[in-house]
Amino acid sequence: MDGGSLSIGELARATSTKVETIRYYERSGILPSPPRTSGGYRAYGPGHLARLSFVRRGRDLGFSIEQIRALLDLADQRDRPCEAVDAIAREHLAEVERKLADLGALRRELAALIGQCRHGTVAECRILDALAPA
Amino acid sequence: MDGGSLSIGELARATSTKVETIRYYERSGILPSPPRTSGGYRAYGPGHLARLSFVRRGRDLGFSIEQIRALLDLADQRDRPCEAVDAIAREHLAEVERKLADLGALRRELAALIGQCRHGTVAECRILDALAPA
DNA sequence: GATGAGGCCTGTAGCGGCTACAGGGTCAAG
DNA sequence: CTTGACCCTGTAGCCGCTACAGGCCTCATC
Repeated sequence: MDGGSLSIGELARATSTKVETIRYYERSGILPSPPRTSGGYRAYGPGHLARLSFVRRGRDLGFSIEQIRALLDLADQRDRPCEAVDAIAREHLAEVERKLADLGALRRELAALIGQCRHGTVAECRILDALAPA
Repeated sequence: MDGGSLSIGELARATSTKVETIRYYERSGILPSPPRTSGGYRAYGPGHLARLSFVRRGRDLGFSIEQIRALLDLADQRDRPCEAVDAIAREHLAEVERKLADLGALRRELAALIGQCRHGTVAECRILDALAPA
């Protein structure tokens, strides 16, 4: 690929993203369609690299595609206050904390279940008992 | 519906499940197809109620449909040892613990991010900085 | 210039676990 | 006999990818 621009495979390697995922991001509108070479290959510039890196970090932090889209939109309005950014991050944190609480409760329940196993036959299995109707 | 048998709506209410979900469970083979009335309505018996309750509790505990299917199969082999049951539960617990660890790390990262917010303009937003490429 | 390997292209379908229709049939109360 | 609540099938959508199939492009090598 010519100077400065990246093929989809190169962009994929540069961002630890699969090629199919990049095309999916393009389809879903979060990564703009790049120009094409004469042969029809996508040719990405540094802007695409930066944007995809942003998306990947956001995904690693658990933000949804929609949230990332909103963050990217906000990032373009450089002299507005950053409260909206803060709000998205806080909402996501709250969601993470809800999931943590749920999973913690789940772990306790599962551990209690497993602790009751007497390693006998299925007929007297307490794990199955706990699942069977009361 | 006649004595002892339940319509799909009644079964749904009895198990806090949506009607569509019950039909989905039947399609996916985890709940057996019930007999039908002359008008073509599903007519569920106590066995179905018990089985669906089991499935629901399993789902509430985070087991996958496949795991629940395996547990149900095991539950039928009453004089085999219950090690396989134990193994499924332990594996699920391990998975839950992995997710807990991941979410905990995520929470720390997000909290750090949010703690850096200086409530200025978008241009100087540290949350966006943290997402933007290095 | 032919060939072959490895990339790239589009389009479509699948994952899990539901959920939500549309467009009909059934049934019991009044 | 009508009304309205229920039920039926079939299909499509959600999220965030992932995995093909069946081709085209490019480049190095002979």
